[in-house]
Formats: sequence, structure tokens, C-alpha cells
Amino acid sequence: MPADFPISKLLRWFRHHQRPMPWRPTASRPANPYHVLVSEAMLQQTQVATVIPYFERFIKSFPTVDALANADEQAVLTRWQGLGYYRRARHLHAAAKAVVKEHHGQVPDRAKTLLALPGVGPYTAGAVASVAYDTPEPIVDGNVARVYARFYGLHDAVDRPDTLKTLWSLAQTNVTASKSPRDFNQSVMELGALVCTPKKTTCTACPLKQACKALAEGTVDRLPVKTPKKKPTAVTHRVLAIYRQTQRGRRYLFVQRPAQGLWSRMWQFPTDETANADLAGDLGLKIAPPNPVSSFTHLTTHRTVRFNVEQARVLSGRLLPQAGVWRPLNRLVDLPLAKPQQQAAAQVAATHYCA
DNA sequence: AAGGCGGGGTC
DNA sequence: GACCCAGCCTT
Repeated sequence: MPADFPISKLLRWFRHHQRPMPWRPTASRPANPYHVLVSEAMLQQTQVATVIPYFERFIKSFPTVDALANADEQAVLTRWQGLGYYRRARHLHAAAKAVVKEHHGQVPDRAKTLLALPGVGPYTAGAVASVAYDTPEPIVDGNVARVYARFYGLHDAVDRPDTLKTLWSLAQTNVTASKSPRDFNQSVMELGALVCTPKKTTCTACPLKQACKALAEGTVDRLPVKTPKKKPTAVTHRVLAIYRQTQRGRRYLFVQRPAQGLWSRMWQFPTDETANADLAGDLGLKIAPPNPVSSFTHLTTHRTVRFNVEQARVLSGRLLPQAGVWRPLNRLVDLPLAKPQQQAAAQVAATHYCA
């Protein structure tokens, strides 16, 4: 039988210390389930402070679930650009279409129904149900796992299936007992973000300190246990900025990435990720010898990518139909680019001004 | 069960 | 550097 979780103390702490978030319902702002759904999609593996400006811009562009459902994918990806995990944007777009088509434009209020939406897993389903509708659905995210692993003294790896089962069970028990599911679920996460942090915890300020197992046994800095992750592999990408000269300046060629894999459906300069592919020839173009522009390293979770950027002028040839678009570098606002391609574009533009 | 998927904050 | 972040999907 686990120790009693001090729900009331935690809720009291939450009322005084919670950070304002634009999607959070308050006394003067009723819950907006669409806002909650958008926020939870953005918050997957992404910190609150990072999400807030993206959320504001996204809602300004797509104020309602109907607006999002009717938007085209390029516009959605453009609003997501820079946030990462771009599959989330396409899933959220598909979820909005499903809400309009299958749920009369109302974001579902039951976790089981939410779970059927693309990009909505167990955490997001519980979060939308509890935060938007105040229903007693459990949630377990990185914060909750850390708080519970410490409070209950769970020394098994928290990403193990049996430990996860325990965590969800504890979350279920606590949220059911809380009588305020919306505040309770958010309060555990907020405690994990502000007090029960991965490092430099501030246990003296913790509303759970009197009953925390890890604090009592001195294992706070060793919990939660996690299985180690693989190191990223090093790869090199060759970026080729191909331009043609027009009366109104240079137009650069951009192509779209495939729907699967890294930076799905984002746009880029033609980029060789394998060996010495014939980038221009494959597009039906003949180019002058390329000039080096810059090199930089970009880090992702699984790769460290060395980007070598070059540019070259088109000599002849006709671009294959549907292969890409020609754009001046000062008109890329509606073309969703991932971070390294944004950086490459900025550096190509800089050399242009110097030359 | 394990790996892929971004980019930034923090120490 | 290393670790983490209001996870999800595919294989």
C-alpha cells in the first residue's frame, strides 16, 4: 500500500505558484478545448516556455478548429517551423479535420475518443480530457514520472513497461481522489517543472517534502532511474543552393522533403545526404562549378549533421515538372524550412550581399 | 521492445 | 559535454 499523496497541499501550492499559460482556463477565461488540444500537441517533448510564442502565433493564424481543418498543410507547417518534430503538425492538422468531420467540430471530451485522433496518445488524451473538461483522467508525462518516482521511491527504470503501469495506476488513484482533476494533473506537472526538477531540486520548497520517500532516504538525486540512450551518429549533408539570374535578382531552387523521416514535408535547398549524388543533374539542370558558402553543425537527437553549403548558377536545362520552386531569398515566409535550412538560406543571402 | 523524430534550456 | 523536455508512431 503506497503512502498517501498530499493532494490538498499540492493544490494549495499550485494556486500560488503556477505559471500563467495562454491555454490554461482561469476564473475569467473558460476552457477552450481546441486551445488545449493545440497546446498539448506542441508540448510533446517541448518545454512550456518554448511553446508559448508558437502557440500564440498558431492560434492567431488558426483561431478555431474549423479554421485549422480548412487550412492547407503548407500554412500549418509554416506556423510550426522551428518547433521541431514536424510530424506533430501534420497529425494535429489531421486531428482537426477528424474533429470537424466526425465530431461535429467539438473536441471530444472522453479520453478513449481522443485517443483515436492522430498524434494523440495516452498522455495527450488524458491531458485534454482533464484540462479542457475537468474529467478525472490520469496522465503520466516526464514530470509526473519524476515526481512519483521520487515521492514513492520507485527505483526501477521509469520507462520499463511494468513501472509505467505502476505510474499510471498511481496517477489514476490520485486524480480520482483529488476532486479537481484539471488542477491536480497540472499541479503535478508544474511541481516537476519548478520544484522537483531533474537537477538542482528545491526540496525545501516542496509541498510534498514531509512524505517524500526519496527525500527521506536520500535518493532524490538518483531518481528517476532511466535506461541509457544511444549516442547520435555523425553524418554530412551537402547543401547546394542553385540559382538562376533574373532581371529582379537571383531566384533559388527549393525542393520538398518526403513525408517520412527527418524534417518530413519541409522544404530545403537540394541536399545530398548520401554520397556525391548529382543533385543538379537529377533535377534536369546543368550548373556552373559550385562555390563554397559555409559549414556548420546541426544537432538532433539521433544525429550530428555537418552541413556543407555551396551555391552554383544554372547554365542550362529545364527543371523537371513538380520538382521544386524558384524563390528570392527575401520571400521565404510561406515556405516551411527546418532550422539548418533557414541557417543555410541566411548564409547564402549574406554571401550574396558581400559579393 | 526499440528506435526515429527537432530544437532549445540547463547544468 | 550530458541530460531533459506536459510523447507518439512505426517496426
